[in-house]
Amino acid sequence: MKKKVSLKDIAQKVGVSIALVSYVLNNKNEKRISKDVATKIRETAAALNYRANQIAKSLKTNKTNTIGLIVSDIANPFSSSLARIIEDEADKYGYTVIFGSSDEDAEKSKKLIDTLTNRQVDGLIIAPADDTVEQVKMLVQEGFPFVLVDRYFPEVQTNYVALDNFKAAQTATGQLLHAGFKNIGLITYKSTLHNLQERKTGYIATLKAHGREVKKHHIKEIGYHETGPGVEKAMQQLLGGKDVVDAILFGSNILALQGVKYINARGLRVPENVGVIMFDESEALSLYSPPISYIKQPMESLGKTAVNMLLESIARNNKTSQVKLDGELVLSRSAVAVTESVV
Amino acid sequence: MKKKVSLKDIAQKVGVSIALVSYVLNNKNEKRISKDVATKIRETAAALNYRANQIAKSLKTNKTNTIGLIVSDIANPFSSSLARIIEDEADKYGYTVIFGSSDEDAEKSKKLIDTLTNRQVDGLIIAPADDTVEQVKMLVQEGFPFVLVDRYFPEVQTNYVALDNFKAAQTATGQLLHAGFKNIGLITYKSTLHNLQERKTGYIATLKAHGREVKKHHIKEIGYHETGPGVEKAMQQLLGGKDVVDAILFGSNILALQGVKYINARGLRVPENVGVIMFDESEALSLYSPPISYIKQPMESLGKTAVNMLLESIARNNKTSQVKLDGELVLSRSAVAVTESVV
DNA sequence: CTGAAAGCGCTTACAG
DNA sequence: CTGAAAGCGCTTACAG
Repeated sequence: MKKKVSLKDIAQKVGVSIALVSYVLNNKNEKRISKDVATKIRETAAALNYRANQIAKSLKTNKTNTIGLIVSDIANPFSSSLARIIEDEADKYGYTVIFGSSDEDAEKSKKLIDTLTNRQVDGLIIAPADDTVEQVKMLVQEGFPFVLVDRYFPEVQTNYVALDNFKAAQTATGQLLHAGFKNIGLITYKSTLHNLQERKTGYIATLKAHGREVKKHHIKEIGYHETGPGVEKAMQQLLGGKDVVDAILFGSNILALQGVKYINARGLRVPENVGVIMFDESEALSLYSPPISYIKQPMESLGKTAVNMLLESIARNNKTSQVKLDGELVLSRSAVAVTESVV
Repeated sequence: MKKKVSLKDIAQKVGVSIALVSYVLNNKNEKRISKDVATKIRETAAALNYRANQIAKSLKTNKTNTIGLIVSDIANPFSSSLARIIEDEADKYGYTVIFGSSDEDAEKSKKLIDTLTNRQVDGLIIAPADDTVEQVKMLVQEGFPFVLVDRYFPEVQTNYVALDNFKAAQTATGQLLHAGFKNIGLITYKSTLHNLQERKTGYIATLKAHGREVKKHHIKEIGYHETGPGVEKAMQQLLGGKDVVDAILFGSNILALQGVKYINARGLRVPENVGVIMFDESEALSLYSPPISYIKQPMESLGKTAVNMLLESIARNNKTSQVKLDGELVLSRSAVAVTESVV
């Protein structure tokens, strides 16, 4: 590879000190520098195709203008669309982003936090995995700038932006009740993650508020790594047995997709046999008829808020902000009483 | 933020030189160092929770152990699943990845190459956008390590890994002919990108090889940013008019999704009214019946090969490799004569 | 208006 | 076995 041109090269060519070159190329102390030298420096910098070495700059300034992003899996549409928004927002402020996938694994998460901080990212945006509270507490203790996104730990005081999952579950469950469904089941993830818990508590609270009985056997929690067989079994139980369900709230699009596959295979129909609402949009269900109602996450705000919070936190490290955003119920026929007509 | 602990801190605490600390922490010159000091150094490093400053290390060694990845849009499933594979493969060798989305825009691409190289990435993996040949040539000229992925420019000698699009188009078109379709249309992107061109030339070559007439009005090329209306119009023309088509090869999953939407809206059926094969898998079509046949890209190999090529190129900058990988035709009822039965 | 110099946190010949 | 020193490419008080 060709040798890189440095400030020194320019300084020598122009016959001036390195300091001066640095000043003009960074537009500092402008008034104090003669126009002639300034333009000459700029010209030869351009001629030599000078590109500042960010590494050297970073070592000196202790700033890398880099954000570390830890998601569960960048290949997952939720993560990648969030990543894209974060990328664009960060770029506005001259930041680039390094990413890593934790696979919902605490150990990988730890390793990622280590590598990213070793690389001196200025801050971290993290969608924390299960069992990573300790890592987050550590970050707090070190005073390292970071913001949690999508998920957070209520017991530790940090910056975060997340969907108001409780409220969203209330909305979804409420709609199902309003539509006249009598026996609403829940299929969600088995997780200690607070955001997931709130999807459950929101569902339960709403049933109670409407004087409905909350039935344990109508709540199914599926492990991350067994969504296929897990959902199938759950569906069998919810739709088989004696105390059958007439609507299901799915805690995620992935769970819903599995559920719909089962519904198809069994030759059942939505919403005639079973009403459906899910969390998150699903490409995979985009052609399904009827369209499946869902809680739409405010991705744009989620990503932008995360970046802005982080930049504030990097700038002056004094306060923490907690933001809960409202989801939007995108209602379609899947969650409407059969006599009503929507979409 | 707490002050970071440096080699100096450890050296002082142990009462030894910085050099020595550096050596033992990097496991260099092991035999030459007394076990006692070594263990003592390691212990206090652990006690102080020392984390090497990669920036300082990089400045000295001129290596950042960072790969820059430029895709068209990280939110696009093709890009993000590739990104994930690259992430994992890079991680095996201690590399992390910084990404950026070019949006198929040459200017953004240029800007990304600049920022990433300024940040001293050791190499670049690029899915080059239209009209970026000059940028790629520049990189070649500078001797900067990089590999093109998914796309490449036949006229410039670079490392690349890509699907053999010509062959894949041959396979797809051949299957359609074999299944007995008489009038096969093509809907693809309007682009000068060689990989896209090959999807067209492979289609044309196969028709010719089978003695079929190649009809210009059966080849529709759609702009990137008008896939919705573009495909609709194309479908109208292919399925309307007098010289109607009985099968369509779609140059991408996105185009196919639009096409299938049109087919649905018109109340047509696959494959009875129109046979279909598309390039790339589609989540959005996963529930569609019948399943749509597609050319499956070898994502795993694509990503891994890209990383390995890049690392070789970084290690010794002498040769370039070109790899074309075969796609796999995942055949289902959408592209089979109505009398045959598959899936 | 301009330059010499220190220093960011490391690595690595070199000398002892 | 160990240390002093130079240097990676910058920035930035400080002195003139």
